[in-house]
Amino acid sequence: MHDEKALSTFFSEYMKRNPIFMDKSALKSSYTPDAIQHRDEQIHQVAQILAPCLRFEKPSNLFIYGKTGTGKTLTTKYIMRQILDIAKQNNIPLKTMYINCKLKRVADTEYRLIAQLARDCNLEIPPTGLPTDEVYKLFYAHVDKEKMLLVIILDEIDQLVKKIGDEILYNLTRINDELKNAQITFIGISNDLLFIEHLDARVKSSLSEEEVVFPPYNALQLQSILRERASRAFVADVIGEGVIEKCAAFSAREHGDARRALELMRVAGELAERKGHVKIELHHIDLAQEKIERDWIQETVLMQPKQFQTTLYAILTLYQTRKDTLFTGEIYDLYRKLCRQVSLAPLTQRRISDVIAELDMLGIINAKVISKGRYGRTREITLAAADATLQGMQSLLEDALNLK
DNA sequence: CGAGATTCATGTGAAGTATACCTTTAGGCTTAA
DNA sequence: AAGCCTAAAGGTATACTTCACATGAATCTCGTA
Repeated sequence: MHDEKALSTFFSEYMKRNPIFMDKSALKSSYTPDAIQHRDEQIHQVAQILAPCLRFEKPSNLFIYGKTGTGKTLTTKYIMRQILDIAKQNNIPLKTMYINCKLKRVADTEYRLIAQLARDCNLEIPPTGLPTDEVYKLFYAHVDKEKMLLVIILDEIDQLVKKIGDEILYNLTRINDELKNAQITFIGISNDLLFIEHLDARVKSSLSEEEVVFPPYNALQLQSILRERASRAFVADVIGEGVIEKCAAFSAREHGDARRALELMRVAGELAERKGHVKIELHHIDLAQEKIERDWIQETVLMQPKQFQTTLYAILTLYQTRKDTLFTGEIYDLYRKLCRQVSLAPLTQRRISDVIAELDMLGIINAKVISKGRYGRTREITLAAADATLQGMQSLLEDALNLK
């Protein structure tokens, strides 16, 4: 039982505590700093490629590569913002659009991608029903109403192409031929460095007129980025000895992902603050690491359709009873049983095979096709996350599916 | 003993189906002249 | 007669199913040393 007094004591205690954060947003991934560190070369290249905008000439299409968290999106948005500013001052009609192609049910098919672009122009596009060309036409018509330059940023485009093939890129580059007034420049952002190699030659030459590569940050660079942001985000002297170094090291190991490093910092700070500690210490980072993993999994899992959740639950349950690699067949059997319990129409094994592949793509499970010789071939499924995380995921799914 | 055939359990591609949603069109009803 | 509403017809995207064939190494078979 909570009485009024206890609550008010809590609040007054809370007020007395020294805050740790000054401006938490500086550590969020949406934050765009005034200056970007260690990307001088890339900024210079990208700026040079996009600069023709300011003379109202269409810049070349651009392709940007780099692992996650190497500043691709940040740099691109940063430069675009500057260019937009200057363009505005000089009355140059320039617009940009940003689309993340990975987002499920937003831009993960050709139709949905164009539809999303068209919606960005305030056009009403239904989720299904229209022919794809029709949406293209609506989009052209809107864009082509006046003379202008349009820069479309397609983030994580490798994911989309992996899923539905490269024809879409061909269609996109063809848009310019249809336009009389406006001109479109595409900026493709890819995490996969080999991506362009697998493309059709025509697409390759037209979409990738220019290329810029973003190398990963090393531990030292991560440290200086962290220090810079931390000085904005935190009150002075709340960061314990070696904390920054540890965050940097953690992320440097994961191919120099700055986004991760910053998130780690932020969550560590939040945890410290919630516990009423005055300083962020090393152990907060370990806790933060776990929390981030848990939160990510929770968010991802809950976003999935019921069928995916059920499949995943089957995998988890099997894994609990037998900590070993699992195979498609046994998962499917259990899945069917679960479907009856949850009163869900079971999908065919063919479909579940694809579902498992998608769960693998999401990074929730690891699945690999192997041949067991005489005993057929199957997917070999393993789970990488810590046991505690798996437990959490399982009970989460029990709730979501209304089991037990 | 070893090369080649066999086998199993499922992967994978293509084509078909169900569903949800779209536009167009034609008919019927209302309304105003 | 013109205008408006509605329902049917015809079309699309997506998620899923059905069908049929592809895989690939452990195991089996059989000829040979």
